[in-house]
Amino acid sequence: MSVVARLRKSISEGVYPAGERLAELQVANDLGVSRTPVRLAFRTLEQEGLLERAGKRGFRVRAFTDADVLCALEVRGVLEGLAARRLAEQGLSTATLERLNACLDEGHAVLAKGHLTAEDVTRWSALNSRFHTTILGATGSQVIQDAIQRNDHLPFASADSLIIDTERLGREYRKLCVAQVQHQSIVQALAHGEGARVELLMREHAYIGIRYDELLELDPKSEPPE
Amino acid sequence: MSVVARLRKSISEGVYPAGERLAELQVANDLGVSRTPVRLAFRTLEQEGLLERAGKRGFRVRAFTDADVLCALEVRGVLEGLAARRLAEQGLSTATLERLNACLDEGHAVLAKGHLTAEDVTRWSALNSRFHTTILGATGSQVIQDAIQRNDHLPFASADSLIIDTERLGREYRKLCVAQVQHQSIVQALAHGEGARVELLMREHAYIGIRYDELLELDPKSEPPE
DNA sequence: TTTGCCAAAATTGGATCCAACTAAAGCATA
DNA sequence: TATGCTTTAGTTGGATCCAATTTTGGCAAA
Repeated sequence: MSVVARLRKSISEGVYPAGERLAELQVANDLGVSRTPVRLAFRTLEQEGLLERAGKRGFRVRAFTDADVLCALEVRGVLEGLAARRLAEQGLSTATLERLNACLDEGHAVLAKGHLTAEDVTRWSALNSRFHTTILGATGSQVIQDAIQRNDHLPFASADSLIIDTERLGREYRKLCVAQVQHQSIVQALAHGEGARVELLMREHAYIGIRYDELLELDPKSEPPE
Repeated sequence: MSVVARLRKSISEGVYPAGERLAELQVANDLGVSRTPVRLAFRTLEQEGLLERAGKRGFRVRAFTDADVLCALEVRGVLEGLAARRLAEQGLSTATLERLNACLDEGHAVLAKGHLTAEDVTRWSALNSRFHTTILGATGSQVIQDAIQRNDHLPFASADSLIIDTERLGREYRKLCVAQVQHQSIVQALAHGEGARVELLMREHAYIGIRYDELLELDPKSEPPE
């Protein structure tokens, strides 16, 4: 695992708390390497937005507010919406359509039995990732993908960061049902070349990560943690 | 001037042609520094999208197609559109509105005499930059600004990269007149809290950089290079 | 007791050094 | 002559070294 990846992990796990200034030597010792790879990694992480310059010298861990997280989600929404619209306008290959339909089928299979298991969450995460990757990959230009990937390093901005609360699998099940319908609508719009529609659907779909929780809670008291 | 900035310049000027593999030592000698700052700069430039990894070792200058350039422009459009919509929805301060109106006034002054000079181009570039910076700055969250700034390093994606063709100041004058009206519409929409409208206006405004040229050419033969 | 200045320690940026890996060139053999 | 192997030159990744700057801590004076 590269120094950059390990540092990303440490930051997201709170080993280095938000706002903390990172000393090159300290981090180098923590990771068991010399300063050189750490210095290189700091530059990468700075561009990714996880670190920020601390005055004239050094870096600190970037702190994210709730507003920032929502913003990162909206950025993903508009970028993925742009990608989907372009794909709809340029037309998609049958191979792409088949891959997307395969994702829909598997999603249907995951949700068919009416409730969620831990294994289902893993399967969904994989198919969801495949779904989004397929659309982004089919748009051709690398530029949009790059912009999204850079944004994905921010917390909760990635399309993968969906399920967290395993205490409330009931609510999460309903959430995935909504996500499944959204995926279906997106494929329908893509297949018919409906650029404007697919863009709006994709933008709304981005909100599934954090803004649907409060909508899908049947009743706080009727569903005790399982 | 930092190593990163000098390298950016060299790449955009074609000193290192697209697709060329960059040797650390070679670049270090060219810039008169040691390998260390060059290696650090390579990581930054990679994240900015100007360099890409060449296999397992080293980097090469990224090549951009016309489609990539258009894509980068659209990315700017949707991101700046998002920023403007958020600003409209959250409401803008009187100070912000005043700054924007000052930009409009200066734009009006620049275009009042009915034609362009070299000095006018500089003035427009400055006020245009101020206009866009003001809107982005007023939205609050740094996340969108970061996404835009990263995208701006790609060729022609920046809001500043407007005027190039000093051979055709007539056409460029008409282009700036359109840009001025777009700026005015954007401020109007912002002032009235019209989020959806300002987003669409901003997205269209992004195209002014390259897609309006063919629209504003009165007649290729009627306007010889001045 | 508080404030300001000076010195010392820590830390970063840049340069050099070493080892590992890649690629190219040359030689030998079929 | 062509192909394949070996050796060698080059380049990158990582470690260490040096200088410069910043920050911290202590001491003195008001």
